[in-house]
Amino acid sequence: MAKINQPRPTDAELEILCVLWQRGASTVRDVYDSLSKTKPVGYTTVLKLMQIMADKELVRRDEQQRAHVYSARVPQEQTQRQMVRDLIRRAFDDSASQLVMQALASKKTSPEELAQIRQLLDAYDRGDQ
Amino acid sequence: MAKINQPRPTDAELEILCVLWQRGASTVRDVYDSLSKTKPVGYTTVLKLMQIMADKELVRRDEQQRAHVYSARVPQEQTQRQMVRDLIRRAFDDSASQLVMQALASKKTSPEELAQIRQLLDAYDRGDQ
DNA sequence: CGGCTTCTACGAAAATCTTCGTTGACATTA
DNA sequence: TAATGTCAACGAAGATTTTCGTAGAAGCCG
Repeated sequence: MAKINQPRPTDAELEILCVLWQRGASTVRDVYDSLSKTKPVGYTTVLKLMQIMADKELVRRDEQQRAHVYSARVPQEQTQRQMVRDLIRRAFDDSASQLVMQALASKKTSPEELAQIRQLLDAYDRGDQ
Repeated sequence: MAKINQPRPTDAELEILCVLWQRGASTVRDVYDSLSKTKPVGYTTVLKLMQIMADKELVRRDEQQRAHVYSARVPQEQTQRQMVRDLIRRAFDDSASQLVMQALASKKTSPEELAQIRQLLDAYDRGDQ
């Protein structure tokens, strides 16, 4: 059942997407192994989630091999953009700068990161987006 | 039933919190009126949500009057920080600068907002956080 | 082949979130 | 006071998300 529109991924779905982005195309076993390093989770739970994600077209599934191979359908950056835009709209009055302000306040940001953000702004100002 | 730990508010809860932050202490009727300006919603739906939020201690409830008066228990900025922190952790590899990058890319940011963000960085660099 | 392992499929339970109808208490006013 | 309207309480249904048990197909090894 194909879905036209992408609602944001659920928490569990996002965890799986992160693994797929990091590892590239993977089997359920791969994802399960990766996830269970950091938290207890059942193999069939991961399998079911990935099947649902295939239905939702969050992931692509290659059924050539017995162990199907899954990959994220959209790149990490696109999903990140979608999620941050959604958060800005829902919780920040649609103001990106308010979000940036709280992002900086929310966690100790390293000087490296600050420099990186500044570069971003410079690039943005120069118009070479 | 008091809850010790604050999970992030659900979508519907956040909408209500936004009204409370904007209006200050309000009755269910106030919140209902405000919300129904932008989308169809039932009065008892809003009531039920706010009762649940009182249970979760997301809001405070003053029962002095017949029409109970609700107010957000934590300020908007704190919730925003918590939510953006959560998003950075779950979707951005714990990197604030990655989030800022996608925030800037996700929507046309006005020159005013860009200037504001720059000021934030300057203030942050000067250490007067 | 026959037993063991690994895989997908299926269904359903459990948990959480969202919506709303109904009821009875309380208030307003005619 | 009786009619009318507003309110909180409650319960339940529906939707979504998360979890996992069981079954059967497919591969592996003696």
